[in-house]
Amino acid sequence: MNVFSRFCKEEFCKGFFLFVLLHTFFKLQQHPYQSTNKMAKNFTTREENYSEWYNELVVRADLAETSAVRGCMVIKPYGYAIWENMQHVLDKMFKDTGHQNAYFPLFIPKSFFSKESDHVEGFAKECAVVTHYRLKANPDGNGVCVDPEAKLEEELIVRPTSETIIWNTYKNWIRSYRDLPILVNQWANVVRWEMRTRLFLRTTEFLWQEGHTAHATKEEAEIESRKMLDVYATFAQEYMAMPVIKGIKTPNERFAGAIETFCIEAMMQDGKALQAGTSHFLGQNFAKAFDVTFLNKENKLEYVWASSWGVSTRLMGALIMTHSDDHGLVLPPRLAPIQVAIVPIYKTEEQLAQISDKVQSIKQELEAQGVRVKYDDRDSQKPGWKFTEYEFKGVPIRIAIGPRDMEDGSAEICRRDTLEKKVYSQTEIGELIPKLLEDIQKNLFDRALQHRIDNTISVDNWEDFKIKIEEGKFILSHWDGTTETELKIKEETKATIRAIPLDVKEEAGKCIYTGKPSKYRVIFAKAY
RNA sequence: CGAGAUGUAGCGCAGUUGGUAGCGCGCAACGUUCGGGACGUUGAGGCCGCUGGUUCGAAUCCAGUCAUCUCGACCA
Repeated sequence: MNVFSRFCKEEFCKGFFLFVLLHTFFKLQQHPYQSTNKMAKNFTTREENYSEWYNELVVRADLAETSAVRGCMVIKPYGYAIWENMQHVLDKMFKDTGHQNAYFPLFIPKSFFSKESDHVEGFAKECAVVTHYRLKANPDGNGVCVDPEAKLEEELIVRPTSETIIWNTYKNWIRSYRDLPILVNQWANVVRWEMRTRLFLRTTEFLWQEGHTAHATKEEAEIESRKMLDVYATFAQEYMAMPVIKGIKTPNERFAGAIETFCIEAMMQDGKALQAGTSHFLGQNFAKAFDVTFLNKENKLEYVWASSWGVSTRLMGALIMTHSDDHGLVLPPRLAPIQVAIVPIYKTEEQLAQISDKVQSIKQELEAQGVRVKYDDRDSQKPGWKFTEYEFKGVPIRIAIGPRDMEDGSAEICRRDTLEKKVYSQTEIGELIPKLLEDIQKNLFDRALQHRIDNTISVDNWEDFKIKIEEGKFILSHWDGTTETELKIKEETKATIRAIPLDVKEEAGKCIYTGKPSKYRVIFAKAY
């Protein structure tokens, strides 16, 4: 036999000691986050295949799944709960800035689209069209078919966005400057027949809010669109813990029908950019297209000034791609449906009863402070299973309480962002948790910001530019200001100008591509 | 819409020259377990994407079609 077994036979005690050491070492090697966690072990494709990792995460964290309907998705209860939290916060922010909610029709007559030429051009290629209003039994007796006799005189378009129908309605609402401003928001679903879809990021149907405002002056409309951009940026940074760059879109990337498009751009973990929200200054384009005029204070007829702004369920995708790791979703506490999950560890009914009793008082203490707590005393799953489950779902804090803790009056607390575990006294939990939640919220933001800083560089050389774009960086470079150059760069590198930052510094330089003079740097990146 | 790949159990996959449908995980029951996705025994679960063709016979061959994924074009 080998040296080891002979050693054990001859010196059993020492051998046994060694065995314990080896066993302990082996246990340590089997760190739960590595090898014993089967799911987590298989879930490490983030580096190799980011999109595969993303899709799997969305499904495994129980957020959503692809539907049998082309390019559509089913948002599952847990995913929807996060969206509801987002909605709730945003809705309050809109109301705090003087807006009201309303609702406009899903169907838009085709003719409305022909009124604003840029707008049609932008959306015509991706519209779902309703042509008939009735089905009938198939002549061959199998199922149903579209009744050809029920053809609509004018086709209806399922809204890809509501500017047209809303401006057609505003026409009837506005006569005088006294009717202005109109500050309306709508929570709705829209349909865009995209060629390629991706859960949350680009689905055929998606949920969003769209604000549509009408103003008496250009300045007021401009201020409104800037103000709402700030609202979005605040929401992204303070609630989603996602740092964003506020900027202006180039004419090429501008919303169809807008004079100026403002955006917030975020960097995902693979270095790609994601447009997380937009706000548009529409000038008088839609007012002119729909003939919306008002009498101003000087009794002169004038076209109305407009803005529109929106964020969608795409924010869910942004949230996922900003924070998640190879153990699953990581949610910022302010948006997490469950902020604290408590898992009991027990063998007997008596132990469970004892633990449950203790947990109830902890839970009440936390809930009194507004913390969203879930006590998971299901007997159908074991503790280890629950740990992994809540990790996958991104629950910010997990508390485990077992017999050992009951003896010591302690509890094990694990934070999701760092996966760090610590034992605390049960009496300090009530005070600790709210602080810890804030700490996690802050840490997530700092971490994401650091990631963006680390992956943002200034480049002045075309060869470097091509290399760095491939590496997935945000690149600050000079640009000669022409759409022509922008398109050529896109063609050669797939990089687009994500934004001209609002806080851009004047700096003389030469265009990265043409060498023509430029006044400031813009942000180039590959985008979703 | 272009190029490529894939559709077989809830999920991941195997299925040989065309001959009665398989594995792993999961699921259910029972027992032992319960401090990081436990183990054993038994069991349930299939219009082999859909339509048509070839054949005595098709998951397998052919044609069409639909869907999904990756890469383009498009886009929040």
